[in-house]
Amino acid sequence: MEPELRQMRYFVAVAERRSFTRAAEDVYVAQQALSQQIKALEDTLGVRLLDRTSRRVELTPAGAAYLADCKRLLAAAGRATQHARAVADGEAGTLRIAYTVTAVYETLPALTAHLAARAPRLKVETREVFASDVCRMLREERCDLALAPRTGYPKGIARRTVRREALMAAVGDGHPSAGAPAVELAGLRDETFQLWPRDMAPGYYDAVAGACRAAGFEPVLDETASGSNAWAAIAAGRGVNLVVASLAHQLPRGITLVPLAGPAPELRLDAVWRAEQPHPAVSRVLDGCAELWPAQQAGGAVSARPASP
Amino acid sequence: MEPELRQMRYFVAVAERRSFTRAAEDVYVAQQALSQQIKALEDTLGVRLLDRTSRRVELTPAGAAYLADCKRLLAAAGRATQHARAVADGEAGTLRIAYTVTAVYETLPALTAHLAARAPRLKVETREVFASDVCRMLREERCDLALAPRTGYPKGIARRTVRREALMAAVGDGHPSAGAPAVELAGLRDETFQLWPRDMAPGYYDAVAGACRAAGFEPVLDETASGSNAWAAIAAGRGVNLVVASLAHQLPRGITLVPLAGPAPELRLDAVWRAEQPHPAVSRVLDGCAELWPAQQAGGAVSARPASP
DNA sequence: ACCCGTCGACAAGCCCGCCTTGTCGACCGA
DNA sequence: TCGGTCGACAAGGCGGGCTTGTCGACGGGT
Repeated sequence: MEPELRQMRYFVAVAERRSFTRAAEDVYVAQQALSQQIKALEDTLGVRLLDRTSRRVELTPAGAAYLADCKRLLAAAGRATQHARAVADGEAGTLRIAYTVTAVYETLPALTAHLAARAPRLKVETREVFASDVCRMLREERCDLALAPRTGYPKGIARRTVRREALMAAVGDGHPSAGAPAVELAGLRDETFQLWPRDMAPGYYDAVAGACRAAGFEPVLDETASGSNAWAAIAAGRGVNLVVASLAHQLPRGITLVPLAGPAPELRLDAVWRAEQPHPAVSRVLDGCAELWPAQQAGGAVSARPASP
Repeated sequence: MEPELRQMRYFVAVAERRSFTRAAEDVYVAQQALSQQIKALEDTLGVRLLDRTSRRVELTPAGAAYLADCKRLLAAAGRATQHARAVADGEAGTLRIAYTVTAVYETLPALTAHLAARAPRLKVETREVFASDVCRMLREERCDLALAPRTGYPKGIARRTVRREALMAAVGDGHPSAGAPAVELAGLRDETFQLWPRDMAPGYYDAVAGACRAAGFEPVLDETASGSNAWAAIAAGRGVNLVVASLAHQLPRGITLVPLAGPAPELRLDAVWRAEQPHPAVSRVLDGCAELWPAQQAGGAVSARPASP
């Protein structure tokens, strides 16, 4: 037989009160039960822990050593319980957030700062991904939550819009509209759009292409566009794009942002997670987003909340 | 109810095999018992540890955190058991040795070095005491073992001679016998002996006074003698004393040791310990002494061995 | 599409082991 | 010497853990 925590609890009680009778009151059992269990513990250890000289009881050297270990073990067991509960409540543990580049300029830093303040024991790991990888990352348990432009997901993946950002025109510094206070989107109908292919960033693609169609034209794409390559092309005067306003925080060299005239088209940023077994901290993240960006979330919620356990 | 180590063992088994059925084989119970105990564990924690999707079982984030804690706890419990056994066997733990100054020149260093080699996990704490304090130190659990010149002890204290050392004459460098190859003890009958009062060091006193009486005279004492004060007096030519040969390792300035002519009187060094609840390492110490100083111990053993537990 | 194999949960009963009550022997103080 | 206290021993009851038996669900194979 192996030692059990209950026996350790009994042993600690006896050792600290130096009495079976008094310890029995502490742990709410009869004195005889303590005698039995301590004896059983000593038998499994093969070690005498207490010297019973009728009248008083004293620790043997081995008992003193084991007592210290028992206290540590019991304390550690209690902490483990508390920690498990904290992780289940989303207050502790590790939350792995994947994000697309769109979120990096403002949304992700604001969110991580908010979480660090509200749930300091929650460790947040972040990783930049392509929007096309979000679904797989979640399914394969390689992340717990993603931030990506709004798009559709298969069953088993839930999403909720946490923030809406105005889209602006990104043009080269030498572009005719570069200095203008605003630009008509329709006026860009003849430009080449440095937009990633739809299968790499469907949400972003739909937002931009949708805005163009609403303005009455189908955007002409540069199929070679990708990442910083696209910025270089725009800076060099080869095309334009629509980007989130928060790009201003990390504006690439040679690029100018120009507001769009009229009602600005938006990009909706979604939080995305596993519908089945959501990470416990997901609901905390959603709460945090609701605080950070209130009244931006009414539209587009597919799942109001991850199911409570 | 509180979590028990048995439940943790079950949980670890299930988590590592990712299967109730397979884990059941590992821990030699039926699968249903595992389901029950894991459920009970989850109930006491108030936390779901495993996600059962019929076909496979997966850890929740809280379960993963708790699993790590459980492994640590189980390992620590095993170490605690081993450590308690080691302490009970005298291989580990702390042994507090009190010694009189007589032992410090050779006996104690040899013994601690031997123990450090034979029982490296046993921490030895040493403290110099007066022989008159040995009994009280042991009774009050302020030390576990003492090294002191042979003398009698009340019931409850056991002793065994571990070493015999030749006594030599300690004289001032300017003493007539200082250069001699040997000196007759009877020739020192008119000297003042710088010997501590009997109630401070009975064993040592009896050894020296007994040697003098065997040589045919009663030593004249300097009642003010004590510690380094005695050395200073001898160095200044005011008296002599008989000392153990190993004093040569730390010979005080101005003192010369001269062998005694004829069969040299001895000082017997005893190991002394509580007869009732001896420290488990005491028997190892006695074994060590028997190895270090064989055939010096036949005489004077009051207790052949501390009672085995 | 159907069936079968596998897996975990549910149900009921047994049995071990933990706790209880009752008692004794030992030690200590009065 | 006697009473009080403390821990160990003994016997019995009861609760809980384990077992057997069964079901529903999911997946893969034909």
